[in-house]
Amino acid sequence: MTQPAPLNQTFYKANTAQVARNLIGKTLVSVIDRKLVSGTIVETEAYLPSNDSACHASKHRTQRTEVMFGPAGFAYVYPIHAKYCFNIVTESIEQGCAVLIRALEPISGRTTIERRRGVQDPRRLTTGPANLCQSLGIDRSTNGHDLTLGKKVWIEEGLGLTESGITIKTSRRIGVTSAKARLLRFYSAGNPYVSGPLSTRT
DNA sequence: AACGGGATGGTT
DNA sequence: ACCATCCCGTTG
Repeated sequence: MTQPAPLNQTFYKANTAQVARNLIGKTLVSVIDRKLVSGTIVETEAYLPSNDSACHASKHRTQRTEVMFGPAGFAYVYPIHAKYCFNIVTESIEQGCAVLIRALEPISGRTTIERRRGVQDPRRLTTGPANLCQSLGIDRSTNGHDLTLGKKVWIEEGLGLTESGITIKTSRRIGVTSAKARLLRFYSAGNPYVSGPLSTRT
C-alpha cells in the first residue's frame, strides 16, 4: 500500500476538458483549522482557454481572474452570491482556463462537514460548488494556493476498486446560459451526490 | 459613485 | 418561479 500523493502539475497541465473528465473519481482533501475533510469528486465542469464566453478569463485579464493566467495546478477560488466556488487552473501558463469542482461524495470529516454547513441532509453537504467549499473550509484565502504541495488543499488518487465501476456522462454546464451549449460538464452517472435536476444526474 | 449581473442555493 | 445577498467589472 503506497502513500497517497497529491496529483502533480503534469496532471493539470493538459487539455481542460480532459482534465475535467480525469478528475472524476479522484479524492479532494482539505486540512483547514486542524480538520481533515475529504470526498470523491463526482461532478466537474471545464472552462476553456478560447472560444468560451462563459469562462471568466475569456474577456479580459482582471484582478479576479489573475491566477487563471498562472501555472496549472493552482486553486482559482472566486466569490459569487456571497459564496465561493473552487477551481483548478489547467493547461499552459497565460492560457486562462480551469476546471470547476461541482460535487463530492463525502469520505472523511462528516462531523466537521455537518457543523460547517449547519445541516445534516446528505444532499446538502457537498453537492453544489458553493456547498462543498463551505464543507471543506475553502474561502478566498485559498485562492492562488498550490495544489501540488499536499498542504491545506490537494487532490490525490481515488479509492481505486470502489470507483472502477463508474460511468462518466456529460451534459451542458449548469447555470451557463451565455455560452453556446456544449458538453463540458462531467459527472458520475447516478451518483446521489451529483447536483442538478434528476434528469441531469442519471 | 452608481449600476447590473452572476459558474448559487434554498424557498414558494 | 422567485429572491436573498454581495462582489466585481463596467460605465459615468
